[in-house]
Amino acid sequence: MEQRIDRIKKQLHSQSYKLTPQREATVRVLLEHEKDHLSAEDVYLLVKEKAPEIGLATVYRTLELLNELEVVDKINFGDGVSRYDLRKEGAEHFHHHLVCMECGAVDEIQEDLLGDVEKIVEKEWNFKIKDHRLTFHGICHRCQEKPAKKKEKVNPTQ
Amino acid sequence: MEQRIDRIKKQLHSQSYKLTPQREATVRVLLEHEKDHLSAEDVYLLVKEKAPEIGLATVYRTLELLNELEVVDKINFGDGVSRYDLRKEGAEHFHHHLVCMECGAVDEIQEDLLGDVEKIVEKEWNFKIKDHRLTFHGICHRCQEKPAKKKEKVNPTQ
DNA sequence: ATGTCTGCAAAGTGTTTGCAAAACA
DNA sequence: TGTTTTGCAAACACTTTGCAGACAT
Repeated sequence: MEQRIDRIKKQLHSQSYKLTPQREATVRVLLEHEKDHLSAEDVYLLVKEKAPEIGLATVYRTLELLNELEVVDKINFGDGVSRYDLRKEGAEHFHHHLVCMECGAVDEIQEDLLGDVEKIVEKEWNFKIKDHRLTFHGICHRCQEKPAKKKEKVNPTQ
Repeated sequence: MEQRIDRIKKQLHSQSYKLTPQREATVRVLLEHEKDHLSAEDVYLLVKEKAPEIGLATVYRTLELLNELEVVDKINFGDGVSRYDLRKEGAEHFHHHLVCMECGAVDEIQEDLLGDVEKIVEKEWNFKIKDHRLTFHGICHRCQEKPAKKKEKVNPTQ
């Protein structure tokens, strides 16, 4: 935890940004919720618990900054909100997501399953791949077990 | 063209919706711009050329309806706008996209490259896949040929 | 007549920006 | 001191909604 903060601090400094208390609080929230896919508002509310004086705009600006530094990835599951996902250190490929259409849960797949596909795309389409986004929409293992109850359909809207 | 309109008409009727002139004009615009990835506003402006009295809200409502009927797919490349992509008839899998970070062009891959990957995900993660979204961000073949000139970086922001 | 659909304007939502004050180097 | 960062409020961009009138069956 502290080491990761430290590394992010250095990364900021290397571009002459500062790790202000507000930014640190934001980063901490992200670290403590690595598994969730928080929206800016979510982050704001969580940061506010520790540092009530922070403003929403600051959170947005911090998240934007972290996105530029590639500390976080900004993702969008099509529900109209941007979510922010901490990059695994050293991960050169963005991980994949499983979005449950029943309960809305978002699980992550850390393994890179696209190696072969990317080779094909680079060769056949002559496209130099820098990054990818892969999301599956379907029913998660938890909901498959549950006896199907009345469900509000969640559209794979994105 | 006329056949496709006709089929969409039947699909609407089967759910007791009507293919009103406004809806038809909207569908025609989509058919005429199948390769583009139009935003609601884009569609609105194009429809307006033929049917100037149409309202933006109607276009939104029509696109929403077409999305529910799975005539179009609503997609989001992370630039804050929803785009609408006509489904290929009979295509059960959503096609993939190549987004160029240099010129912003969006190309499509119709082939389904994810068959094997989906098998793995269904088995290993016990996730019942209904749909997927796969987008590659990188440099398109056109920009690779161009002598690299001053480029505005387009973030894989989504 | 009954219900669907439309256009307009207003409201909503998530995000960004302008600015003066505060913090920092 | 000069630069960066912050909080607030206002501005923004895209999308949705309420409603009265138009249309269709």
